[in-house]
Amino acid sequence: MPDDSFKNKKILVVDDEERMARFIRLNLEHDGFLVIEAYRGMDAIRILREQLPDMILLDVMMPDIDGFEVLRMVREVSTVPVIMLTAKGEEDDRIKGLEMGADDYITKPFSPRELTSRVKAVLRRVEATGGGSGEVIDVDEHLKLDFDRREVWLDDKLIKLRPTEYRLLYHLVQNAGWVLTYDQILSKVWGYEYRDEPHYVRLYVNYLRQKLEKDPANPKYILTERGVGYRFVDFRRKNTRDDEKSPAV
Amino acid sequence: MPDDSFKNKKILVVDDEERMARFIRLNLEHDGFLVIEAYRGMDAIRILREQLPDMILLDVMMPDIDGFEVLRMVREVSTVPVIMLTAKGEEDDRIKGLEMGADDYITKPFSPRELTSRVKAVLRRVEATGGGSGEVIDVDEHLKLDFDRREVWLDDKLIKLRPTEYRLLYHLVQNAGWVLTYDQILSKVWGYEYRDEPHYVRLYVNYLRQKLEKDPANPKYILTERGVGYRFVDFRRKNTRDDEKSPAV
DNA sequence: TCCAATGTTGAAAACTCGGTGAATATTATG
DNA sequence: CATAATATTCACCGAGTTTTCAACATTGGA
Repeated sequence: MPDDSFKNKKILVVDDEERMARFIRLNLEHDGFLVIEAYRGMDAIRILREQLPDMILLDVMMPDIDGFEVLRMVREVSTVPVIMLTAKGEEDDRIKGLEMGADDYITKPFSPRELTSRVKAVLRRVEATGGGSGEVIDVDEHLKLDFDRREVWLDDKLIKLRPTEYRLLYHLVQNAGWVLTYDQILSKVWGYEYRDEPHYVRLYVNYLRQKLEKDPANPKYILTERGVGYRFVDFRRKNTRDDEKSPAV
Repeated sequence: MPDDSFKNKKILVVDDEERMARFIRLNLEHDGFLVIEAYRGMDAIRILREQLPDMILLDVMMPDIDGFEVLRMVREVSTVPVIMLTAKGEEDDRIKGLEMGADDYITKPFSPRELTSRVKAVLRRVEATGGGSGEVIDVDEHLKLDFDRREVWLDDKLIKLRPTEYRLLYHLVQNAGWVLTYDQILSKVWGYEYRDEPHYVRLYVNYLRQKLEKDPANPKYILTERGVGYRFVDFRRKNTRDDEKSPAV
Protein backbone atom coordinates (compact mmCIF):
# COMPACT_ATOMS: atom_id res chain seq x y z
CA MET A 1 0.00 0.00 0.00
CA PRO A 2 1.58 3.29 -1.13
CA ASP A 3 1.68 5.45 1.92
CA ASP A 4 1.06 8.91 0.58
CA SER A 5 -0.30 10.35 3.78
CA PHE A 6 2.89 12.38 4.07
CA LYS A 7 2.76 13.66 0.53
CA ASN A 8 3.75 17.28 0.20
CA LYS A 9 5.23 17.47 3.65
CA LYS A 10 8.04 20.01 3.45
CA ILE A 11 11.37 18.80 4.74
CA LEU A 12 14.44 20.94 5.26
CA VAL A 13 17.71 19.06 4.86
CA VAL A 14 20.73 20.75 6.43
CA ASP A 15 24.10 19.26 5.51
CA ASP A 16 27.30 20.95 4.42
CA GLU A 17 28.12 18.04 2.14
CA GLU A 18 26.12 18.80 -0.93
CA ARG A 19 26.38 15.23 -2.18
CA MET A 20 24.77 13.97 1.00
CA ALA A 21 22.05 16.62 0.91
CA ARG A 22 21.33 15.70 -2.68
CA PHE A 23 21.23 11.99 -1.84
CA ILE A 24 18.72 12.62 0.93
CA ARG A 25 16.62 14.88 -1.24
CA LEU A 26 16.34 12.38 -4.06
CA ASN A 27 15.23 9.66 -1.69
CA LEU A 28 12.69 11.79 0.10
CA GLU A 29 11.31 13.18 -3.15
CA HIS A 30 10.90 9.65 -4.38
CA ASP A 31 8.50 9.16 -1.49
CA GLY A 32 6.53 12.27 -2.26
CA PHE A 33 8.08 14.74 0.14
CA LEU A 34 8.97 18.30 -0.81
CA VAL A 35 12.59 18.91 0.04
CA ILE A 36 14.58 22.07 0.64
CA GLU A 37 18.34 21.91 0.94
CA ALA A 38 20.57 24.11 3.09
CA TYR A 39 24.32 23.86 3.35
CA ARG A 40 24.96 26.13 6.31
CA GLY A 41 23.34 26.63 9.70
CA MET A 42 22.50 30.27 9.04
CA ASP A 43 20.60 29.37 5.92
CA ALA A 44 18.67 26.79 7.90
CA ILE A 45 17.41 29.35 10.40
CA ARG A 46 16.38 31.72 7.65
CA ILE A 47 14.59 29.00 5.72
CA LEU A 48 12.86 27.83 8.88
CA ARG A 49 11.26 31.24 9.21
CA GLU A 50 10.47 31.71 5.56
CA GLN A 51 9.32 28.26 4.54
CA LEU A 52 8.02 26.76 7.80
CA PRO A 53 9.08 23.19 6.97
CA ASP A 54 7.28 20.26 8.57
CA MET A 55 10.55 18.67 9.60
CA ILE A 56 14.27 19.33 9.68
CA LEU A 57 17.00 16.79 8.98
CA LEU A 58 20.09 18.21 10.60
CA ASP A 59 23.68 17.09 10.20
CA VAL A 60 25.68 17.38 13.39
CA MET A 61 29.08 17.89 11.87
CA MET A 62 29.17 21.16 10.00
CA PRO A 63 31.87 23.82 9.67
CA ASP A 64 30.81 27.28 10.86
CA ILE A 65 27.82 26.49 13.08
CA ASP A 66 27.44 22.89 14.16
CA GLY A 67 24.21 20.95 14.32
CA PHE A 68 23.69 21.39 18.03
CA GLU A 69 23.98 25.13 17.78
CA VAL A 70 21.49 25.12 14.92
CA LEU A 71 19.19 22.90 16.96
CA ARG A 72 19.40 25.31 19.87
CA MET A 73 18.47 28.22 17.63
CA VAL A 74 15.67 26.24 16.04
CA ARG A 75 14.25 25.35 19.43
CA GLU A 76 14.15 28.98 20.48
CA VAL A 77 11.47 29.68 17.95
CA SER A 78 9.95 26.38 16.91
CA THR A 79 9.01 22.88 17.91
CA VAL A 80 9.29 21.59 14.38
CA PRO A 81 10.44 17.96 14.57
CA VAL A 82 14.17 17.56 14.09
CA ILE A 83 16.09 14.42 13.19
CA MET A 84 19.82 14.62 13.76
CA LEU A 85 22.26 12.96 11.38
CA THR A 86 25.18 11.68 13.39
CA ALA A 87 28.34 9.84 12.51
CA LYS A 88 28.52 6.20 13.40
CA GLY A 89 29.87 5.58 16.87
CA GLU A 90 29.27 9.09 18.15
CA GLU A 91 26.92 7.99 20.90
CA ASP A 92 27.46 11.21 22.80
CA ASP A 93 26.14 13.21 19.89
CA ARG A 94 22.99 11.19 19.73
CA ILE A 95 22.28 11.45 23.43
CA LYS A 96 23.12 15.13 23.46
CA GLY A 97 20.83 15.71 20.51
CA LEU A 98 17.90 13.96 22.13
CA GLU A 99 18.43 15.86 25.35
CA MET A 100 18.54 19.12 23.46
CA GLY A 101 15.17 18.44 21.95
CA ALA A 102 15.82 16.47 18.81
CA ASP A 103 13.09 13.97 18.01
CA ASP A 104 15.28 11.18 16.69
CA TYR A 105 18.61 10.54 15.10
CA ILE A 106 19.88 8.61 12.12
CA THR A 107 23.37 7.20 12.02
CA LYS A 108 25.45 7.71 8.91
CA PRO A 109 25.73 5.82 6.74
CA PHE A 110 22.13 4.84 6.34
CA SER A 111 19.99 3.25 3.68
CA PRO A 112 17.15 4.95 1.83
CA ARG A 113 14.70 2.65 3.58
CA GLU A 114 15.98 3.57 6.98
CA LEU A 115 15.82 7.24 6.12
CA THR A 116 12.22 7.29 5.02
CA SER A 117 11.13 4.90 7.72
CA ARG A 118 12.52 7.15 10.45
CA VAL A 119 11.19 10.30 8.88
CA LYS A 120 7.71 8.86 8.61
CA ALA A 121 7.81 7.48 12.13
CA VAL A 122 8.63 10.88 13.57
CA LEU A 123 6.00 12.62 11.47
CA ARG A 124 3.41 10.13 12.63
CA ARG A 125 4.42 10.67 16.23
CA VAL A 126 4.31 14.43 15.93
CA GLU A 127 1.06 14.42 14.03
CA ALA A 128 -0.52 12.38 16.76
CA THR A 129 0.39 15.02 19.30
CA GLY A 130 -0.88 17.90 17.21
CA GLY A 131 2.36 19.79 16.69
CA GLY A 132 0.80 22.55 14.72
CA SER A 133 2.73 25.68 13.88
CA GLY A 134 2.37 28.77 11.86
CA GLU A 135 -0.80 30.68 12.33
CA VAL A 136 -2.26 32.52 15.23
CA ILE A 137 -3.68 30.18 17.80
CA ASP A 138 -7.18 30.94 18.99
CA VAL A 139 -7.48 29.35 22.38
CA ASP A 140 -10.88 30.91 22.93
CA GLU A 141 -12.61 34.24 22.39
CA HIS A 142 -10.37 35.86 24.99
CA LEU A 143 -6.93 34.37 24.56
CA LYS A 144 -4.98 34.43 21.31
CA LEU A 145 -1.39 33.36 20.82
CA ASP A 146 0.96 34.22 18.00
CA PHE A 147 4.13 32.29 18.53
CA ASP A 148 5.64 33.50 15.29
CA ARG A 149 5.53 37.07 16.54
CA ARG A 150 6.02 36.06 20.15
CA GLU A 151 2.80 37.80 21.12
CA VAL A 152 0.07 36.93 23.58
CA TRP A 153 -3.26 38.72 23.38
CA LEU A 154 -5.84 38.66 26.13
CA ASP A 155 -9.06 40.46 25.25
CA ASP A 156 -7.25 42.66 22.74
CA LYS A 157 -4.59 43.60 25.22
CA LEU A 158 -1.01 42.65 24.54
CA ILE A 159 0.38 40.70 27.49
CA LYS A 160 4.06 41.02 28.28
CA LEU A 161 5.67 37.71 29.07
CA ARG A 162 9.18 37.18 30.33
CA PRO A 163 11.35 34.78 28.35
CA THR A 164 10.88 31.84 30.68
CA GLU A 165 7.17 32.44 30.97
CA TYR A 166 6.97 32.49 27.22
CA ARG A 167 8.88 29.25 26.77
CA LEU A 168 6.76 27.54 29.39
CA LEU A 169 3.51 28.69 27.82
CA TYR A 170 4.80 27.65 24.45
CA HIS A 171 5.47 24.09 25.45
CA LEU A 172 2.25 23.77 27.38
CA VAL A 173 0.21 24.99 24.42
CA GLN A 174 2.08 22.85 21.91
CA ASN A 175 0.95 19.89 23.97
CA ALA A 176 -2.53 21.16 24.72
CA GLY A 177 -4.70 18.40 26.08
CA TRP A 178 -1.74 16.30 27.16
CA VAL A 179 -0.22 16.22 30.58
CA LEU A 180 3.37 17.39 30.74
CA THR A 181 5.28 16.05 33.72
CA TYR A 182 7.56 18.21 35.80
CA ASP A 183 10.48 16.36 34.27
CA GLN A 184 9.34 17.07 30.77
CA ILE A 185 8.64 20.71 31.45
CA LEU A 186 11.90 21.26 33.27
CA SER A 187 14.02 19.61 30.64
CA LYS A 188 12.28 21.49 27.85
CA VAL A 189 12.10 24.92 29.45
CA TRP A 190 15.07 24.99 31.81
CA GLY A 191 17.25 22.18 30.56
CA TYR A 192 17.87 18.57 31.40
CA GLU A 193 19.98 19.32 34.46
CA TYR A 194 17.12 21.04 36.29
CA ARG A 195 15.09 17.86 36.61
CA ASP A 196 14.80 17.99 40.35
CA GLU A 197 13.61 21.54 40.72
CA PRO A 198 9.86 21.13 40.28
CA HIS A 199 9.49 24.28 42.26
CA TYR A 200 10.44 26.43 39.30
CA VAL A 201 7.58 25.02 37.32
CA ARG A 202 5.07 25.85 40.03
CA LEU A 203 6.41 29.33 40.33
CA TYR A 204 6.22 30.08 36.63
CA VAL A 205 2.85 28.44 36.21
CA ASN A 206 1.76 30.79 38.92
CA TYR A 207 3.21 33.77 37.07
CA LEU A 208 1.43 32.73 33.89
CA ARG A 209 -1.86 32.27 35.67
CA GLN A 210 -1.62 35.69 37.22
CA LYS A 211 -1.20 37.14 33.77
CA LEU A 212 -3.56 35.00 31.70
CA GLU A 213 -6.31 33.66 33.90
CA LYS A 214 -9.39 35.69 34.80
CA ASP A 215 -9.48 33.92 38.15
CA PRO A 216 -6.00 32.60 38.86
CA ALA A 217 -7.27 30.50 41.73
CA ASN A 218 -9.61 28.61 39.37
CA PRO A 219 -7.56 28.31 36.24
CA LYS A 220 -9.28 27.70 32.95
CA TYR A 221 -6.21 27.35 30.76
CA ILE A 222 -3.35 25.83 32.72
CA LEU A 223 -4.70 22.91 34.71
CA THR A 224 -2.73 21.16 37.41
CA GLU A 225 -2.38 17.40 37.48
CA ARG A 226 -1.57 16.69 41.07
CA GLY A 227 1.54 14.64 41.56
CA VAL A 228 2.31 14.66 37.86
CA GLY A 229 2.56 18.06 36.26
CA TYR A 230 0.37 20.42 34.28
CA ARG A 231 -1.70 20.40 31.15
CA PHE A 232 -2.99 23.17 28.94
CA VAL A 233 -6.69 22.85 28.34
CA ASP A 234 -7.53 20.97 25.16
CA PHE A 235 -8.95 23.89 23.23
CA ARG A 236 -8.74 21.98 19.96
CA ARG A 237 -11.11 19.27 21.22
CA LYS A 238 -12.35 17.95 17.92
CA ASN A 239 -13.84 14.64 18.90
CA THR A 240 -10.59 12.78 19.23
CA ARG A 241 -12.61 9.99 20.72
CA ASP A 242 -12.91 7.33 18.10
CA ASP A 243 -11.20 8.15 14.89
CA GLU A 244 -9.86 5.36 12.76
CA LYS A 245 -6.68 3.86 13.98
CA SER A 246 -5.13 0.61 12.93
CA PRO A 247 -5.17 -1.76 15.89
CA ALA A 248 -1.55 -2.52 16.69
CA VAL A 249 -1.98 -6.06 17.91
CA MET B 1 26.48 13.09 35.98
CA PRO B 2 25.46 9.98 37.94
CA ASP B 3 22.06 9.32 36.52
CA ASP B 4 20.36 6.87 38.84
CA SER B 5 16.85 7.71 37.73
CA PHE B 6 16.68 4.31 36.07
CA LYS B 7 17.86 2.45 39.10
CA ASN B 8 16.08 -0.84 39.64
CA LYS B 9 14.60 -0.92 36.18
CA LYS B 10 14.30 -4.56 35.23
CA ILE B 11 15.84 -5.55 31.92
CA LEU B 12 15.50 -8.88 30.21
CA VAL B 13 18.47 -9.84 28.04
CA VAL B 14 17.79 -12.54 25.45
CA ASP B 15 20.84 -13.96 23.70
CA ASP B 16 21.77 -17.55 22.99
CA GLU B 17 25.45 -16.78 23.47
CA GLU B 18 25.82 -16.90 27.20
CA ARG B 19 29.08 -14.96 27.10
CA MET B 20 27.34 -12.09 25.38
CA ALA B 21 24.37 -12.17 27.74
CA ARG B 22 26.77 -12.12 30.67
CA PHE B 23 28.72 -9.23 29.18
CA ILE B 24 25.55 -7.21 28.77
CA ARG B 25 24.35 -8.07 32.23
CA LEU B 26 27.53 -6.97 33.92
CA ASN B 27 27.49 -3.66 32.12
CA LEU B 28 23.87 -2.93 32.87
CA GLU B 29 24.21 -3.97 36.49
CA HIS B 30 27.13 -1.61 36.80
CA ASP B 31 24.68 1.17 35.97
CA GLY B 32 22.17 0.05 38.55
CA PHE B 33 19.79 -1.96 36.39
CA LEU B 34 18.35 -5.28 37.47
CA VAL B 35 19.07 -7.81 34.78
CA ILE B 36 17.55 -11.18 33.92
CA GLU B 37 19.17 -13.41 31.32
CA ALA B 38 17.43 -15.76 28.93
CA TYR B 39 19.13 -17.97 26.37
CA ARG B 40 16.13 -19.09 24.35
CA GLY B 41 13.10 -17.38 22.94
CA MET B 42 10.69 -19.58 24.85
CA ASP B 43 12.27 -18.61 28.14
CA ALA B 44 11.94 -14.97 27.19
CA ILE B 45 8.20 -15.20 26.78
CA ARG B 46 7.80 -17.02 30.07
CA ILE B 47 9.97 -14.51 31.92
CA LEU B 48 8.08 -11.64 30.34
CA ARG B 49 4.94 -12.91 32.04
CA GLU B 50 6.51 -13.74 35.36
CA GLN B 51 8.88 -10.85 35.87
CA LEU B 52 7.31 -8.02 33.88
CA PRO B 53 10.60 -6.45 32.80
CA ASP B 54 10.75 -2.76 31.93
CA MET B 55 12.68 -3.46 28.74
CA ILE B 56 13.90 -6.34 26.58
CA LEU B 57 17.23 -6.55 24.81
CA LEU B 58 16.73 -9.08 22.07
CA ASP B 59 19.33 -10.75 19.90
CA VAL B 60 18.15 -11.28 16.34
CA MET B 61 20.25 -14.30 15.50
CA MET B 62 19.21 -17.21 17.69
CA PRO B 63 18.86 -20.93 16.95
CA ASP B 64 15.37 -22.34 17.59
CA ILE B 65 13.25 -19.17 17.57
CA ASP B 66 14.85 -16.07 16.09
CA GLY B 67 14.59 -12.57 17.47
CA PHE B 68 11.88 -11.44 15.10
CA GLU B 69 9.66 -14.32 16.06
CA VAL B 70 10.22 -13.55 19.73
CA LEU B 71 9.44 -9.90 19.06
CA ARG B 72 6.21 -10.90 17.36
CA MET B 73 5.19 -12.98 20.35
CA VAL B 74 6.16 -10.24 22.76
CA ARG B 75 4.07 -7.68 20.87
CA GLU B 76 1.04 -9.91 21.06
CA VAL B 77 0.85 -9.42 24.77
CA SER B 78 2.93 -6.42 25.68
CA THR B 79 4.14 -2.97 24.70
CA VAL B 80 7.33 -3.27 26.69
CA PRO B 81 10.16 -1.44 24.91
CA VAL B 82 12.42 -3.75 22.91
CA ILE B 83 15.92 -3.06 21.63
CA MET B 84 17.16 -5.47 18.98
CA LEU B 85 20.76 -6.62 18.83
CA THR B 86 21.73 -6.95 15.19
CA ALA B 87 24.88 -7.99 13.42
CA LYS B 88 26.98 -5.31 11.78
CA GLY B 89 25.89 -4.50 8.28
CA GLU B 90 22.55 -6.25 8.47
CA GLU B 91 20.65 -3.11 7.70
CA ASP B 92 17.56 -4.96 6.62
CA ASP B 93 17.33 -6.54 10.05
CA ARG B 94 17.30 -3.15 11.69
CA ILE B 95 14.56 -1.83 9.45
CA LYS B 96 12.54 -5.00 9.81
CA GLY B 97 12.87 -4.82 13.57
CA LEU B 98 11.73 -1.22 13.74
CA GLU B 99 8.79 -1.96 11.50
CA MET B 100 7.82 -4.92 13.65
CA GLY B 101 7.64 -2.70 16.69
CA ALA B 102 11.15 -2.64 18.13
CA ASP B 103 12.06 0.64 19.76
CA ASP B 104 15.69 0.78 18.72
CA TYR B 105 18.56 -1.44 17.71
CA ILE B 106 22.18 -1.81 18.69
CA THR B 107 24.73 -3.10 16.23
CA LYS B 108 27.15 -5.75 17.41
CA PRO B 109 29.85 -5.24 18.39
CA PHE B 110 29.09 -2.32 20.69
CA SER B 111 30.75 -0.54 23.58
CA PRO B 112 29.43 -0.56 27.14
CA ARG B 113 28.76 3.15 26.82
CA GLU B 114 26.74 2.74 23.68
CA LEU B 115 24.75 -0.02 25.34
CA THR B 116 23.74 1.94 28.40
CA SER B 117 23.24 5.13 26.41
CA ARG B 118 20.77 3.48 24.11
CA VAL B 119 18.98 1.71 26.90
CA LYS B 120 18.57 4.92 28.85
CA ALA B 121 17.55 6.88 25.79
CA VAL B 122 14.76 4.44 25.00
CA LEU B 123 13.61 4.36 28.61
CA ARG B 124 13.51 8.12 28.66
CA ARG B 125 11.62 8.24 25.41
CA VAL B 126 9.11 5.67 26.59
CA GLU B 127 8.74 7.39 29.92
CA ALA B 128 8.13 10.71 28.23
CA THR B 129 5.39 9.33 26.04
CA GLY B 130 3.76 7.33 28.79
CA GLY B 131 4.68 4.07 27.14
CA GLY B 132 1.20 3.81 25.78
CA SER B 133 0.52 2.51 22.33
CA GLY B 134 -1.18 5.76 21.47
CA GLU B 135 -4.68 4.48 21.34
CA VAL B 136 -7.74 5.06 23.38
CA ILE B 137 -8.53 1.80 25.10
CA ASP B 138 -12.16 0.77 24.89
CA VAL B 139 -12.72 -1.58 27.76
CA ASP B 140 -16.42 -1.69 27.09
CA GLU B 141 -19.20 0.72 26.21
CA HIS B 142 -18.88 2.41 29.59
CA LEU B 143 -15.20 2.52 30.42
CA LYS B 144 -12.62 4.14 28.19
CA LEU B 145 -8.97 4.71 29.04
CA ASP B 146 -6.57 7.14 27.41
CA PHE B 147 -3.19 6.58 28.99
CA ASP B 148 -1.54 9.05 26.64
CA ARG B 149 -3.61 11.83 28.07
CA ARG B 150 -3.92 10.34 31.51
CA GLU B 151 -7.67 10.29 31.19
CA VAL B 152 -10.22 7.80 32.41
CA TRP B 153 -13.76 8.11 31.07
CA LEU B 154 -16.72 6.39 32.62
CA ASP B 155 -19.94 6.95 30.71
CA ASP B 156 -18.64 10.22 29.31
CA LYS B 157 -17.62 11.46 32.71
CA LEU B 158 -13.98 12.19 33.39
CA ILE B 159 -12.84 10.30 36.47
CA LYS B 160 -10.18 11.82 38.69
CA LEU B 161 -7.55 9.33 39.74
CA ARG B 162 -4.78 9.93 42.22
CA PRO B 163 -1.26 9.13 41.08
CA THR B 164 -1.05 5.75 42.78
CA GLU B 165 -4.50 4.75 41.63
CA TYR B 166 -3.51 5.66 38.12
CA ARG B 167 -0.30 3.65 38.20
CA LEU B 168 -2.12 0.64 39.59
CA LEU B 169 -4.82 0.81 36.95
CA TYR B 170 -2.19 1.24 34.29
CA HIS B 171 -0.33 -1.91 35.20
CA LEU B 172 -3.50 -3.94 35.64
CA VAL B 173 -4.76 -2.91 32.22
CA GLN B 174 -1.39 -3.41 30.56
CA ASN B 175 -1.71 -7.02 31.64
CA ALA B 176 -5.43 -7.39 31.14
CA GLY B 177 -6.49 -10.99 31.24
CA TRP B 178 -3.47 -12.05 33.27
CA VAL B 179 -3.24 -12.39 36.99
CA LEU B 180 -0.79 -10.05 38.64
CA THR B 181 0.50 -11.26 41.98
CA TYR B 182 0.74 -9.00 45.00
CA ASP B 183 4.50 -9.07 44.55
CA GLN B 184 4.33 -7.97 40.95
CA ILE B 185 1.86 -5.21 41.66
CA LEU B 186 3.77 -3.93 44.66
CA SER B 187 7.10 -3.85 42.91
CA LYS B 188 5.65 -2.13 39.85
CA VAL B 189 3.46 0.41 41.56
CA TRP B 190 5.19 1.04 44.89
CA GLY B 191 8.71 -0.25 44.26
CA TYR B 192 10.23 -3.59 45.00
CA GLU B 193 11.04 -2.75 48.61
CA TYR B 194 7.32 -2.80 49.44
CA ARG B 195 6.93 -6.47 48.64
CA ASP B 196 5.47 -7.41 51.99
CA GLU B 197 2.75 -4.81 52.21
CA PRO B 198 -0.07 -6.56 50.35
CA HIS B 199 -2.67 -4.51 52.18
CA TYR B 200 -1.68 -1.46 50.11
CA VAL B 201 -2.81 -3.31 47.04
CA ARG B 202 -6.14 -4.22 48.61
CA LEU B 203 -6.67 -0.66 49.69
CA TYR B 204 -6.00 0.84 46.29
CA VAL B 205 -7.91 -1.83 44.42
CA ASN B 206 -10.75 -0.83 46.64
CA TYR B 207 -10.31 2.84 45.77
CA LEU B 208 -10.32 2.02 42.07
CA ARG B 209 -13.42 -0.13 42.38
CA GLN B 210 -15.26 2.63 44.19
CA LYS B 211 -14.47 4.95 41.32
CA LEU B 212 -14.84 2.66 38.31
CA GLU B 213 -17.23 -0.15 39.12
CA LYS B 214 -20.99 0.23 38.94
CA ASP B 215 -21.30 -2.21 41.82
CA PRO B 216 -18.00 -2.20 43.70
CA ALA B 217 -19.00 -5.29 45.67
CA ASN B 218 -19.38 -7.29 42.44
CA PRO B 219 -16.54 -5.97 40.34
CA LYS B 220 -16.68 -6.33 36.59
CA TYR B 221 -13.27 -4.90 35.76
CA ILE B 222 -10.80 -5.63 38.54
CA LEU B 223 -11.27 -9.25 39.57
CA THR B 224 -9.70 -10.78 42.65
CA GLU B 225 -7.77 -14.01 42.38
CA ARG B 226 -7.90 -15.37 45.87
CA GLY B 227 -4.52 -16.20 47.31
CA VAL B 228 -2.70 -14.81 44.29
CA GLY B 229 -3.51 -11.24 43.38
CA TYR B 230 -5.77 -9.40 40.96
CA ARG B 231 -6.62 -9.52 37.31
CA PHE B 232 -8.11 -6.93 35.01
CA VAL B 233 -10.86 -8.46 32.91
CA ASP B 234 -9.71 -9.62 29.49
CA PHE B 235 -11.67 -7.05 27.54
CA ARG B 236 -9.71 -7.65 24.34
CA ARG B 237 -11.02 -11.17 23.89
CA LYS B 238 -14.70 -10.50 23.59
CA ASN B 239 -17.39 -13.11 23.08
CA THR B 240 -14.98 -16.01 23.08
CA ARG B 241 -15.30 -18.51 25.89
CA ASP B 242 -17.75 -16.44 27.87
CA ASP B 243 -18.92 -19.54 29.64
CA GLU B 244 -16.68 -19.28 32.67
CA LYS B 245 -18.28 -16.94 35.11
CA SER B 246 -20.31 -13.99 33.99
CA PRO B 247 -22.85 -13.14 36.67
CA ALA B 248 -25.81 -11.45 35.07
CA VAL B 249 -25.93 -7.86 36.20
C1' DT C 1 -18.38 -24.04 61.14
C1' DC C 2 -14.04 -21.69 61.41
C1' DC C 3 -10.14 -19.26 59.67
C1' DA C 4 -7.33 -16.99 56.65
C1' DA C 5 -7.74 -13.80 52.97
C1' DT C 6 -10.07 -9.89 51.48
C1' DG C 7 -12.73 -5.63 51.98
C1' DT C 8 -13.74 -1.21 54.55
C1' DT C 9 -13.20 2.65 57.53
C1' DG C 10 -10.95 6.52 59.57
C1' DA C 11 -7.25 9.10 61.47
C1' DA C 12 -2.20 10.42 61.48
C1' DA C 13 1.77 11.44 58.72
C1' DA C 14 3.83 12.93 54.61
C1' DC C 15 3.73 15.38 50.77
C1' DT C 16 2.10 18.74 46.98
C1' DC C 17 0.63 23.04 45.58
C1' DG C 18 -0.02 27.88 45.42
C1' DG C 19 1.60 31.96 47.08
C1' DT C 20 4.97 35.69 49.10
C1' DG C 21 9.10 38.03 49.47
C1' DA C 22 13.98 38.56 49.51
C1' DA C 23 18.54 37.59 47.31
C1' DT C 24 20.94 37.13 43.18
C1' DA C 25 21.80 37.36 38.28
C1' DT C 26 21.02 39.38 33.90
C1' DT C 27 19.97 42.92 30.73
C1' DA C 28 19.11 47.61 29.37
C1' DT C 29 20.33 52.43 29.72
C1' DG C 30 22.38 56.82 30.81
C1' DC D 1 31.28 51.85 33.11
C1' DA D 2 27.92 52.44 36.63
C1' DT D 3 23.33 52.17 37.65
C1' DA D 4 18.58 51.01 37.09
C1' DA D 5 15.22 47.87 35.51
C1' DT D 6 14.06 43.38 34.78
C1' DA D 7 14.29 38.41 35.30
C1' DT D 8 15.52 34.34 37.76
C1' DT D 9 16.68 31.72 41.77
C1' DC D 10 15.80 30.34 46.31
C1' DA D 11 13.74 29.79 51.00
C1' DC D 12 9.62 29.45 53.46
C1' DC D 13 4.64 28.84 54.99
C1' DG D 14 -0.42 27.40 55.25
C1' DA D 15 -4.02 24.78 53.09
C1' DG D 16 -5.42 20.95 51.08
C1' DT D 17 -4.63 16.30 49.14
C1' DT D 18 -2.58 11.84 49.04
C1' DT D 19 -0.41 8.15 51.20
C1' DT D 20 0.48 5.44 55.02
C1' DC D 21 -0.93 2.86 58.79
C1' DA D 22 -3.82 0.38 61.96
C1' DA D 23 -8.09 -1.45 63.41
C1' DC D 24 -12.24 -3.74 62.33
C1' DA D 25 -15.84 -6.15 59.24
C1' DT D 26 -16.85 -9.41 55.76
C1' DT D 27 -16.28 -13.16 52.66
C1' DG D 28 -15.25 -17.68 50.63
C1' DG D 29 -13.60 -22.16 50.92
C1' DA D 30 -11.55 -26.36 53.63
